[in-house]
Amino acid sequence: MARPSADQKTRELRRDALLDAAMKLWMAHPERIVSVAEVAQAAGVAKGTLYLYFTSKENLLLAAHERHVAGFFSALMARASQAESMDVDDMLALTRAHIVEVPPFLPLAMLVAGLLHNGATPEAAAAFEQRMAERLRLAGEALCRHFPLPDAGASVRLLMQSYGLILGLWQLLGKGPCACVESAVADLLHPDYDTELEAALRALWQGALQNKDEFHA
Amino acid sequence: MARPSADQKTRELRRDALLDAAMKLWMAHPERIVSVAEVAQAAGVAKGTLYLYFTSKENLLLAAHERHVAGFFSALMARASQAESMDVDDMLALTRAHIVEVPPFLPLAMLVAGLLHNGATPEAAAAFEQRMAERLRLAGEALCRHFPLPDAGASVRLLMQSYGLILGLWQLLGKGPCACVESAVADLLHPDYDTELEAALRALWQGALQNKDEFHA
Amino acid sequence: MARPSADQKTRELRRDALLDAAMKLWMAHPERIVSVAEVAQAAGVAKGTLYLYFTSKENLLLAAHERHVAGFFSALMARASQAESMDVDDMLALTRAHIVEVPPFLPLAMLVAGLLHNGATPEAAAAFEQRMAERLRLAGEALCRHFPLPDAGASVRLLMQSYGLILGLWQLLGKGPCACVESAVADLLHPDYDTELEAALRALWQGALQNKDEFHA
Amino acid sequence: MARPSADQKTRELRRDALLDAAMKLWMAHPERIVSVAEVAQAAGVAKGTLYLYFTSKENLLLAAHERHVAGFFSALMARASQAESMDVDDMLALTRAHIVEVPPFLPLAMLVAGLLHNGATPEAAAAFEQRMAERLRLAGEALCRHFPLPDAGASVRLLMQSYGLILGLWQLLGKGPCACVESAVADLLHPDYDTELEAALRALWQGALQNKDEFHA
DNA sequence: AATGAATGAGGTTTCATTCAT
DNA sequence: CATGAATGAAACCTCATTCAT
Repeated sequence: MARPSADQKTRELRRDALLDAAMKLWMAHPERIVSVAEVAQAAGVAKGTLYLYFTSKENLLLAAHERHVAGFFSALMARASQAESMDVDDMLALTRAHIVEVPPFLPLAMLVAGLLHNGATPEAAAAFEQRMAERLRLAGEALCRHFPLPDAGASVRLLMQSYGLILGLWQLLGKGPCACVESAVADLLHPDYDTELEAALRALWQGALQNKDEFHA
Repeated sequence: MARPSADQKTRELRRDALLDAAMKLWMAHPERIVSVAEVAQAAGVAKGTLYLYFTSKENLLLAAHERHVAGFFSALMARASQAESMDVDDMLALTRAHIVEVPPFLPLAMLVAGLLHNGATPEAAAAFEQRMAERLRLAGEALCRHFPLPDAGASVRLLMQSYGLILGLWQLLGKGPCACVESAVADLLHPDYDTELEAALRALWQGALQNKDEFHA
Repeated sequence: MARPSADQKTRELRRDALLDAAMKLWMAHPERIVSVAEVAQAAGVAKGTLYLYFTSKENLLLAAHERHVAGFFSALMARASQAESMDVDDMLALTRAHIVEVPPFLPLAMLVAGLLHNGATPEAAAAFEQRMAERLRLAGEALCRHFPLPDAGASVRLLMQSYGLILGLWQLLGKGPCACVESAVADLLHPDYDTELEAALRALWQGALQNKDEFHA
Repeated sequence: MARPSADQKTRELRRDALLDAAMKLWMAHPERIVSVAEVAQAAGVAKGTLYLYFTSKENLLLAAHERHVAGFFSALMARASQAESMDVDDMLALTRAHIVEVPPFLPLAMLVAGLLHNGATPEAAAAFEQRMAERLRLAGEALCRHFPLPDAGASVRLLMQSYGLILGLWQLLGKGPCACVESAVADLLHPDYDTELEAALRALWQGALQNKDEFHA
């Protein structure tokens, strides 16, 4: 009976090892959707074992994605709970450190959005969304205390719009110098994702902070 | 060879029929990725025939996506070429009519982004991006004449940010009343995609038009 | 009514063009079995046209093979009809010039043997074998007059055994320096097809000519 | 991992069952190239299981062919290792028992030669040829001790020529009474494969044994 | 006679998941 | 708990052949 914590820990470790392996493989071959065989092998366990930790491949990917999201929110809450006041640059720094610079974050976010609502068990999906909503709510409340926004709802909305921009621009500009906006347009805009995203987020937040009245409408 | 327009027209029609069938099936079962067999059957042609029109399943999906995009840009250009001046509401209306209210548009856009860069022929992908860049450039120039933006580059950037928002918010709020933002947060924000997107886009455009100087920085 | 010969000639030319194209492609990609589409295109006709000349792909290949065989026998008969007497070296020279040095001859012979007895129409196959038998018979009679063999049957038998050797050794040693007989055995025998075949044929014929009495038993 | 011989044995059995099934089907329908689906079903396993044992259909066929070859060589070595001296009749008997009378041997040998060098993995093909060379070498050495041949190389060469004859004549005369050598030639030679082959092999070996000096040249 | 778009059966291979050990 | 061999449903794509023009 003293063991449960040990076992519990082992379980946790192995779960993480599986998620790590999945992310590593995903990055090694962004073009393919990782296969459970590869993930299990890379994590050093048997294929069947994976199913003791995740009920399906999709749920595994969902869990990996949630770990990313949790990392961002946890950093956000940590920063917000400090006394020192926050500004837009702080938000940008957090975004950069915990989203943009976590390579598998955005590709995986796309995959989860695009393909997940099929294979993921409805319960797993619902639980995930439940937790996301709670995170958003808490973050909204925390940010309220740092930014002159009308209410927590405005914070939440701003967070969502930010995330939308982060995701949407990544789809357009992600993966490098982007042949996507070639030649003719190349000199019309910042051609790389990081720069463009920063400009967009800054505009979004400044707009929201300036026009707080209309914004709520 | 000299066969005039009849054959050309037939070809075009059948190509469209295939794309239509693919979209119809995609909507009927958003959870699955359509199979070529289904598409062909739904279009009333043999499986092999599909491969006379599209070199791979992925290229078929890419073509379907491009048709959507082309529809939006074509409407945008049509409107922009009218003498009557445009405002933000016009942009919102165009977005609604040619993106938000075309059901398969956004899910397909996600799929194309998330899964396509593997199976699509590199040439097809490059050609697609080439055409996208050209469309963006033309649209940027056209919008310049209607909105007080510093230059065509600002237009292009605004379009991209808008598209980013459209896409990113759809991932968060898409598909209905959204269990995603349940209970606790539900009353903190507009819970449906359309409303939230409209608010966000309006804020983005107003911000851009007001702060045109900083925006360019 | 003066045209039939013209038409006949055109037909013949096109038929040959198809066979030529098939052989050319076969040599260009010995690994693949040529497809009718490629053959037709290479011959500059439409796919359907090919079927006006050959009732099936297999019959096309059979015809190509027969052309090779006919080439050899025709050279053999030409030489045999000369007054000048023949010896084993003459046979070797003929073999070299009209079989070994006609690149597609032996690979095609293998294919025809291995795969043809399915797709080729029974009638075509039977007709082919009929003509082969006749060629053999004539050749046997002709060789009788040059070599001191007991009878035409011995000639025919010797021809068949020779052909067997040519074919069988090609399967073992064909296509170059042959990794097949590597290292350890490499120095035990002539490692290339040409040399080995010549030695074997020479031994076979000399044996047959020396032991003509036993040979017939 | 430590699982002793039970699993190993099971694996071996199943592998053999698959090869057996393939040969059985091949004989049942010599006209078609067996499909993996059929083979798997006939062996009583799932299609996917087959791919746990053979990496491709071609490698399966190659393995089946190698089993035949191994059978012949193993019998040859067994006989050669006996004290009792061997003569040509012994060789003929071995050939008959382990090649000619193993129905799928020769057709499969043709197929392997004709079609295999495409689909078979290069590594599998190379390994096969490596093993073949080793078998030839050992057999050559063994035969040296029974037949008055100049050296092991002469043995190897004689084996290859024999195999060439076996294969080549089979292509000409195989599959029954042979419509191939009809009517006119029918009475000129032994019309069936077995007889003709025996005569040819006997002549080949007798020639080699008599003319050992020239033969090596 | 010539065409080539359409056909569609058929083939190989992958891979998420299960379950006996 | 862990294993990994077995499963078997799909999926994609090819290509010999036909036939309306």
